[in-house]
Formats: sequence, C-alpha cells, structure tokens
Amino acid sequence: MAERARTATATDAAAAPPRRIRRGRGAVTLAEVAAGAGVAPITVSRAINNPASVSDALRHRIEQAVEALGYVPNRMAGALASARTRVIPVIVPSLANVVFVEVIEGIQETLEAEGYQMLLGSTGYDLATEAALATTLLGWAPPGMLVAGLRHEARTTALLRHAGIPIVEFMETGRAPIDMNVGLSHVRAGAAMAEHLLARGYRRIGFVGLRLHDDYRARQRYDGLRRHLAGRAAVILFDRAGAAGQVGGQQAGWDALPELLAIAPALDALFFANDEMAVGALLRARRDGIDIPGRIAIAGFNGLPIASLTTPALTTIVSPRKQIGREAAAMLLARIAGREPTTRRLDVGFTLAAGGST
Amino acid sequence: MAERARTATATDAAAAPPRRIRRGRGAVTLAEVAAGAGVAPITVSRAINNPASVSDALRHRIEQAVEALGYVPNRMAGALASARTRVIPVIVPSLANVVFVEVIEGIQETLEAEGYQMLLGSTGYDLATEAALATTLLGWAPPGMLVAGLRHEARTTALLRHAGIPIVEFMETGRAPIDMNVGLSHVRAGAAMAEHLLARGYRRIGFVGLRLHDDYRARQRYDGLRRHLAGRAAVILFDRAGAAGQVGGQQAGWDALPELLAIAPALDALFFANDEMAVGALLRARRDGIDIPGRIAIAGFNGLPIASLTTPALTTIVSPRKQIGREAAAMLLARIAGREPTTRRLDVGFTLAAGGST
DNA sequence: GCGCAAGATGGTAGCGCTGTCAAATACTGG
DNA sequence: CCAGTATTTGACAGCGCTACCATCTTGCGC
Repeated sequence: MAERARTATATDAAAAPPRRIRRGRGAVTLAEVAAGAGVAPITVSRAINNPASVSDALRHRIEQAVEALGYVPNRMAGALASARTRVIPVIVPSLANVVFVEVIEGIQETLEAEGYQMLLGSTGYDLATEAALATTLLGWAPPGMLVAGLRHEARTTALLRHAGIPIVEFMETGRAPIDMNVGLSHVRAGAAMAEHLLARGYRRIGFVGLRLHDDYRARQRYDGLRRHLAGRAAVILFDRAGAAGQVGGQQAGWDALPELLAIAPALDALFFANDEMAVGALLRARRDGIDIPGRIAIAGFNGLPIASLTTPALTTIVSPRKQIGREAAAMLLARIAGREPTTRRLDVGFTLAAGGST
Repeated sequence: MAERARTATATDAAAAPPRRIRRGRGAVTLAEVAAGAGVAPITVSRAINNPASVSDALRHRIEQAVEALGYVPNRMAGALASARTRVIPVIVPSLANVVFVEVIEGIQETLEAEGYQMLLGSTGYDLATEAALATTLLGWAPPGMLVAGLRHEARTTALLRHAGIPIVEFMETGRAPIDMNVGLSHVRAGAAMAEHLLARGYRRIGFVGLRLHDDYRARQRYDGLRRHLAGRAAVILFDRAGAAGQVGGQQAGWDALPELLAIAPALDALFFANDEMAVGALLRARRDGIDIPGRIAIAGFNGLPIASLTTPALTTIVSPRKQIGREAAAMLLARIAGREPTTRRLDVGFTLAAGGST
C-alpha cells in the first residue's frame, strides 16, 4: 500500500492527487485479516488454502482473526488471481423433468465430493437459449463443463470445442461428441421395446410423445421402434402439442388415451415417450374402466419408481439416470485433474422392466 | 501496458528484471479485442456492456473483433472490478423433492428475465451443510440470496444477517425472518386438513411422515393438525425412518399403508406428509383391494397434478409453489434494485382440494 | 560452532476487467 | 468561423486475491 502510494506520488510529482476512494462492497478482506493477525496477506491466504504450510501458532492466530472479523474469502478475486475455479456449469433442458433432476443429483454428489460446485443452467429445450447460456457460463472460466445432449447449434459446438476445457455431453450416446460422452442409445432402447411388444404379440403400435422436435431423444426411441418393427408391425406416431419446455406429464397421458383410442381404435399397444405420460394413461384407464392390457397395452420409458407401483405394473425401460450423472462428473473430474478417464465414450445401457401393462 | 513497464523499469533502475510470465488461462482478453479493433480496452468494455454509449462505427468494428477472436468476457474479472455480480445463490434442501424444483423454476424464470443467473446449492436437509454452503456462496459476493426455510444454525443466521445483502427465506411463513419471507403457514395448512377430516366424520387420524426431524415443515403440518383436533379426535404420529435426504416418495407410502393398518386398525384416516406418499398408499390400496375411503381415508399435501388423476382423486392441500419462487425472486430483485417491495413478509396461502379419497 | 538444507514467511506484481476523470472530437448557434 | 456544449474515446488505477521468487529462520550433521 505504502509502496504503491509512493510510486504514484513520484509519477505525479507533488501533485498530491485526491486519493480516490472506491471501495469494493465493504466486505472484510484478506488484507484486513492479515493486519488483524499481524502477518502478511499471503500468509493468511496460505493458512486458508493450505493450512499445513503455515505454523500452528500462526494458523491459530489467523483463524481467530478470521473468526473475529467474520471474513469470507472473495472467490472471484481468488479465481481471477489463480486462473482456477471450482465451479462447473451444467446445462440441462429443463428441471421440470425428473429425469434431468436425477442426473443432476448424480453430478452434484460427485462434484461435491471433490470440492467442486455446480452452476446450473436450464435452456427450456431451446438451442438458442443453450448457446447464450454456454457463452455466459464460459465467462466464469470453468475448468470443465457438462451439457445435456449431443445436439447443439453450430456456434455452441464451436464455442465449446475451442474453449480448451474438457466437456462431457450426457444423456444419449451418438457419434462425434465435442469431447466426451456418457449416456445410452435411445434408438436401441426403442428397438428393445419394439422387440418386447412384438414378442407379446402386439402388431399395431402407437408411439405417443409431446413436442418431439424438442424432445429429440424420445424421437430417437420412436425411430428405433419404427425401424425394428418395419415389415413386422404397423407403427403410428402421435406427436402431440404442448406448452414450451414441457415434454411429459401425467396430464398429457391422461388426455391422450381416450383421444387416441377414438382416432385409432385398432391400435393394440401404446409406447409413451416417458413414464409420466404412461402413468397418466394408466390412471385414465383405471378411471374409465379401460382394460390394460386387454383393450390396449401401455409402455413407458425411464423406469420411474411409480412404474412398479401401478396396477398393472407399467412396462418400461429403466435408464440409469443417477449413474449417468455420476459417470459424467467423474469423467470430467478425471480430465480436469489431468488424468485420462478409462474411456471418453460411455454407454451405460438400459434394462427393460416388463410389467403387466403389456 | 507500455506505461506499466516504464514505471517498473524506473523503480528497478536499469536492473531489467526478468519479465515474469504468468499467463491466465490463455483465453482471449478484452485487451486483445481492443488491440484487434484498434481502440482502448475501456471502449470495448463499453461496447459490450452499454452499446449505446459507443458510436456505431466503433461498435461495429469491435463486434467484428469479438467475433473473429471468439472473445468471451471474463465475468469474474468484471465482477471483481465493478463489485457487482448478477449471480444469485439459491439454497434448497433437496432437488429430489419436486416441490423445491417447482419453486426453483419460479425463481429461475423471474431472475432470468432480469438478467440474473441462479447459483443452486442443495443441503440434503442438513443444517451444517447449509452453513458451509452459505459461506461458500457468499464468497461469490452476490447481490442477494434466497434460502429455503426459516430454520438455520445460529452461525448461518448470523452470517446472512451481517452479509449486508437482501435475503429472502422462502417456503414457510414464521416469525423473525433474517430479512424477507415468502411462504405459507404449514401449521394452518395442517389445521385446515384437520377441519376437513373432522367435517367428513373422521375421528381417528394418523399423520404419516418420513424423517420429520429433517422435514420440519411436515412436522408443522402435524402440529397444526394435532392442535386443531385436540379434544375432538384422536391423532397418532407415524414418523418413519428413511434414507438421509429423502423425505417422501411413492414407495414410502406404498410400504406404509399395510403396516399402519396392521398396527393401528382402528384408524379411519391417514394424512400423509406429501402427495407422493399419499399416491403410493392409494396405489397400494388399489393393488391390495383396500377400499378408499371406505376402509380408510387418505389425504396428502402439495397439490401435485397426479393428485387429481387417481381414482379416487386425492384430497390434498395445494401450495402455490411456482408463485412462491416468483414472489421470492421478485422481492429480492426489488431490494437489489434499491426499491422497497410491497411487503417483506408474504403469505401466499393455500387451498384445500377435496377429492374422493376422504 | 559452522555450513547447509528444509521450512516458514514476506514482497511484488499482476489476473482481466471497470469506475473515475480527463482529453479529444463532433455539433450547435451566432 | 469560433466559442460553447454535448458526445465519444482514452489513461489510469485498483477490485481482492494468489503465483513467483526472495528472504529469513530453524534444525541438523559433522
């Protein structure tokens, strides 16, 4: 401080410039703690970030000063100075969808264990929003980043590719990830359900989704279903309208069931884009006295806990959502730590849980 | 840059100190953009943060340079220099609980509209974790903070109270908030359900929750129930064990129903801590052929969409979750902007949705 | 008791950006 | 064409912290 002042004075000669007062937010700074403890600022920094490198006596004195003054380290200053942050942005389409929430929990759990913090952003299934979000979040100079999905605007891909940090795209597997990828093949999941429905004798199958342009993973399941059934069973796609950012929900399934039965009475099975819709349909069938699977079979996707509690139990495909989150975070942390993860492309797979609904 | 070098040389005389090289993360900086566009750094800063204050020609040139170099502003440097962040931390107990997710959506929506970013932290219903989280998050020098609940450790309360920023505690109403408060009275909600059950003729009522020490809001509903029923009906509390951080779930309700009927066969109504548990119980009743409400009545809390789709429809108390989020965020933003919100204590109320389950 | 290694502490200079004020330029009316 | 004002641009310092290196203690072997 004194040094700085001297230099300034020398520069301005005897001008004695009016000392400008521009305080930060008035919070206690590390320098004040240092003054309080009678040590240099750098020592306080060390005592906080690497306690072992400071003698017991000093560390104790510093801790007392920290306590007494209520010092809270300014992470931004620290991050700026060290060019290191422990904040990792996570971009997902929506929080309204339990599926992402569970993945996030897996991520959170893993990041937290390593002392990292998650910065969450949601796009509402809009790729332009995603691009903007990616830019903003990169501005926090994160050591890595987690993004749901492999589909992005070109500029988002370019931005992330050139950010020079490890990136994990999670949820679905596919070709050409930006960097790393964890998920499952939704196309194969659709095919697996096709095989199941085929085996149980269904031949006129409807796929029911909401806003499939947004929910392109559901669309991939449909593609897998359709291709697998080609020539062996009839498939109809019902891509229903809905509010933006909303790709499921029990109400949607509840509403869909009677409408579809009216439009396409010959259908013998319905594969819903997700369990919530399927459960909605099951509940509707229960209320309206529609026999499941006698009148029509119902299947879902995700393997939510409720799927096994309905009567009949819902046939669904169980995705290891929490595992996706854990693996994605672990892979990222490995790379951040300079280690190479076991693999950069991980397919966590899925299992089909056959219930009484098909 | 040149200025700085000159000063240094003057100080060290002709020592020609070995120019120390400590680059940041190698990202493009504002200074480089400025050089590219042939303007001063501050002008680039202005062009980005307040485009109107720069002439069209320059702005255009700068935009091109930004584009060409792929410049992403370093938010931390900006925040440090201006002592202003647009990141607002939100602390919730858990993301596994839809209820908080919906509140978060309301918050997110409102913050985003004003150009603020949400930094999410979850405590796993642990107050010590909450304290640690609050400290960490304050380190980002946020302009305000949102915290779920009114119960904290003393040090958390002290920390937040002295942080000198507006704080909103949301979810429940109660006395002595740190600063502002938005929510509903869970005690009154419990009383409202008591009144409803009484009106329908139930006199032996069980309250079923999971880890009520963690889920103290559910406990408040129980307290409201118990007090309202005192002398008019018998009340039993079932505080069931469960995994940490987990205070609901359909499975829990599914498991509870037969156990409680076995333990306390004389009960004529069950008020579950939340709709998920209640729905689990309804599904179990459906599978086991237990008549609802004939054998026993079932009620829940939250007003999740599924409550109206079950057969019979679930009697529940609808909490305006998204509204809580919106109001909390709005209140905070008002204070941040220096305006005084209409009120610092907002009770958003609730409504009882009577279904066939009671 | 001395030389030297290891450990503890401190001085200095930025990290990349913006607030403040000053200078330069453009614009207006007479 | 010029003073006077409004607008645009720039120089400078510093936000709070940590990397880097220098310095000062210690402890230890001989």
